[in-house]
This record gives sequence, structure tokens and C-alpha cells, in this order.
Amino acid sequence: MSQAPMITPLIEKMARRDVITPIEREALANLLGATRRVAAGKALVEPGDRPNFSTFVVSGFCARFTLTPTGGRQLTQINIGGDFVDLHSLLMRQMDHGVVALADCVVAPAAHEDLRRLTQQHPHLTRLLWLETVVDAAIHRQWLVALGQQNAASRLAHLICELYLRLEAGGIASDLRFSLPMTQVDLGDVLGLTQVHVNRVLMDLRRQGLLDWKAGHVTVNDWEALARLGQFDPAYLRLQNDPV
Amino acid sequence: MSQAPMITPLIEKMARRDVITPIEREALANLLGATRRVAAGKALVEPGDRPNFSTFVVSGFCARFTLTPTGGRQLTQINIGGDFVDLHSLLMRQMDHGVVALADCVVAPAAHEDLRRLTQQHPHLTRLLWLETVVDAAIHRQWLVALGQQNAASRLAHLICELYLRLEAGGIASDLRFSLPMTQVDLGDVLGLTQVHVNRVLMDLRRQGLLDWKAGHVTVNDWEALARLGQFDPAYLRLQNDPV
DNA sequence: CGTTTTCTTGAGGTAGGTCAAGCGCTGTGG
DNA sequence: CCACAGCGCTTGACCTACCTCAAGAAAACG
Repeated sequence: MSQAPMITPLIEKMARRDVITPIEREALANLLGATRRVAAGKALVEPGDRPNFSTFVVSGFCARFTLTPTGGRQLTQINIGGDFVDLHSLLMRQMDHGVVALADCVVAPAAHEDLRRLTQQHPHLTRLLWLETVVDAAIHRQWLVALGQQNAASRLAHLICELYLRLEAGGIASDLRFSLPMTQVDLGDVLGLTQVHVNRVLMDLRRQGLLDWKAGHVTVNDWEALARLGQFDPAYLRLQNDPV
Repeated sequence: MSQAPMITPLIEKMARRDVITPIEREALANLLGATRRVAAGKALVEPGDRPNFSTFVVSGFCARFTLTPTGGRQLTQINIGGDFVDLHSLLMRQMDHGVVALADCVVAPAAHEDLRRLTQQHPHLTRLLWLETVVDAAIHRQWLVALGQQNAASRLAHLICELYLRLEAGGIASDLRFSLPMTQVDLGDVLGLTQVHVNRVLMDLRRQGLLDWKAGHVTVNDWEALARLGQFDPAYLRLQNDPV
């Protein structure tokens, strides 16, 4: 195998947590079908869909969203390269939310049929995939804490910290800099704020010298202060070694 | 087996979704250890714990919570009889949150060792247990939408609708009435509101005739109106048949 | 280079927070 | 049987974080 298969970021993420055997690597590599490009702004999955495959993000940024009857939109998770956006659809067939590309993405399907066969033949890999969805839930809980208990600045700081660490873990960011192709409207839909207020808070963090954000590119100038403001503790991301 | 084993509510919940064989029922029934009583207000699990078992709720009400450095508390899920409160600790060893009894509870442990063996021997049961954690995540997402997009009255209405349907599905409630042993402070910690504001909103719903709430006992007088106010759509609870 | 999208800033409004006090249970001990 | 302590509920007065509406500036894009 001369070129790195698309699944590599996932295997690396898993290998940081536990030992993955060559056979398991092979099984994972065989899961993915033909890649597909999705333009920024397009939906990868619509709410209510019943896909017969789960979508894996090879590269790009996308987000899970729910639309409300009153015209609102809540983003419930940001997904980056190496994430499945709807692994849970293997078990919960009908999508309770949609997934939208925030930037141009490359994605690949993993047929539910193949995933189900994998759960029959590879219990350890099954647990590792299960862990992926468990970490999703932990991130959801952390966002609940942010929305329920933190003010706007604190929420924004927390989000930046989380995204940086996840991107760094995926080898997509380093040196406290990363590309973040989201508009302030998107950000508001994550944080439960209006675009106007996101802007004001962002301007404030810039003035305080905590971060720069220009042309979709973020630089964290003072990680300590940002993490303190966001009350950020990375334990919930489960990035350390701990075999399942 | 003359008396119903403690695991019955879980098996019933699963059987509503998929066929559970007698062998699988047996395997589930063998999971649970000796029951334990937990008094209202006591923690079942502390944040940061690394339990070697997952806790199953036989009866009672408990809630997952996160404390913030500023003295706040966010409840991220309500668990009732038939739920595991920390099934995910099988995979994510260190608890990212705690669990507290809201009312007196009876709980039973399922050793991680036994759960792990179950994942080796029963792929279908494994998928059903995985589904339990996936539904937890779907509930988290719904709460994110509530906290991010809905106002106080709407959030409260949504919570009541969700709790009633989950209790009804577990055979613990019927006829739009149920016991809800939570204080208004607890409710505020779920909804991201102060106790004072919870009270005002609650008084309002009572005045509008949508529900009664006396001595920990809730009666929904107008389900349609309450569901409309809460923008409640039960699909995310995944209560219907849909084999995994 | 014109059009559209995104960002920025101001002025004024409101949902929900804070602080404070009184009320009504329920349980407990004299 | 009563006193009273403790907890949870209720209400009022005032405050503030964030929202709404609006308009211009600056990027991004074809």
C-alpha cells in the first residue's frame, strides 16, 4: 500500500487510544467507498434521511444542525477530517438532524451493511467505533454546560480551545494556529447567540490580545488566558491512551 | 423465573425496538450485581471517577451533572428506571461528569468485565447497548437545541413532554400524569435558568391551564398545546420498532 | 469592477438575572 | 399538641447581558 488510505486520520486517532492490529487496520480501510466532494454550504445529510451508509469526513469542516419551526438553526457539533458525521445512523436509522458542509469537504461512505458485518467479526474495533460516538456525546454534554452556564465570551473561548485541540490531535493544526472556515453567523448558531453579539465578543477577545482571527485563520495568542476564560478542561475529548 | 428480574425495564425498552432472543435476555439478566439504595441528593458517581462497572437504574430519578469553577451546576441528562447512567464508562473510563440521585433510587452495577465479555459474544446485544448511548446523544442534541434556540417557557414545555414520553415508554407513567421529584432549583440547572425564573414560567404555564404541578406530581392538561409550545417532536427518542 | 456576502458599530429594547423578603409546607423535639 | 426550624415556593423591584433593527465598511467573488 504505497499511498495513505483515506481512513488514516481515524486510525491515528484510535491508535492514540489503543493498539490497533494490522488486521483491524485492514478491516477499517476496507470500509470506505468512493470519495465525494461537497461544496461549502451544501447539506451532506438532510434531517429525516434514512441513509444506508455512514459518512466519513476525509477533509474539510462540516456541522450537524437542527432547524427549528421558528426559523432558527442550532449547530450541535463541528466535524473535521477523521470524524464520522453520522456513525450513529447505523443504529438510529432516521437522522434526527442534518449535516452541512461549512467549507468544501471530501467525504466517503461506509456502508451500514459493512459496518454491521464489522460488529459481528471485530468486537474490539466495534468498541473503538462505539467510543467515537461516546466521545461525540461527551462533547455534546460539554456544549450543554457552555450554553447553560457560561456567558458569551466564555462560550466562544471554550469553542476555540476545543476546536484547536481536536484539530491538533488530527494533525490538521499546530503552533496555536488553525484555519476556521466559519462565518460569524455559523458561530452564533453554535453558541446560541446572534451574529451581532458574536462579533462584539470576538472584537473584545481581539482587543484583549487573546486571539487573532483574520480571513478564516485563527491564531491563539494566549492559550492559558483563553482556556481560563472558557473554563476549558480537555479531559472530555479523551485524547489520551486508555485501551477499550 | 417467578419474579421479574431487575433488568426487565431495559429488555422491554429494547424489545420495543427489535427482537430479543431468550439467550440474549438471559445474558442481559446475568449482567447485574447486587442492588443498592441511594438517598435523594446523594451522588451515585463523582466526576473524575474511574468505575469498573456501569450503574443501572432499577427505579427512581437521577441526573448527570457537571459543576463549573464558578459554582454553577448543569444537569445534562435525567435518568429513570431502565436507564444506564454511565454505560459509556465502559469505553471512556474516566467520568467527565457526576451522577446524582434526584429522588431515592435503587441501582445495580454491571461489571465492565462482564459487559466487555458480552461485546465479544453477542454482537447484536452490543449494537442494542450501543444504541442506548446513541439515544443519550440524541437527547443531548435536543437539549442543545432547546438551550440555544428556545425561550424559557418553550424549554420547560419541551422537558415535560420528553420526560412524560420516556416515563410512559418505561411503564412508569400514564394518562398524562407522572411523579416528578425535582425541585425548581434542579429544573433551573437543567434548563440553564435561575430558580426564580423557573418559578415564574411555571406559574405562567399553570395559569394558561397547560399543566398542574403539585407536591412533585405533574398532570399535563393540554398535551397538544404543551408540545406546540415546546416544539416537541418525539422522533429523537427512538421509541419505535427498527431493528439494528 | 460591480455585486454579494460578511463584518462592524450604534441606539434602544427585552428576557431573564439578582437581590430580598414573605409564605407554606413538613418534620421534629419538647 | 404546639413551637420552630428548614426547605422549597412565590412574588416584587431593579438590573444587565444579549437581542433587534439599522446602516455603513470591508472583504470575497464572479
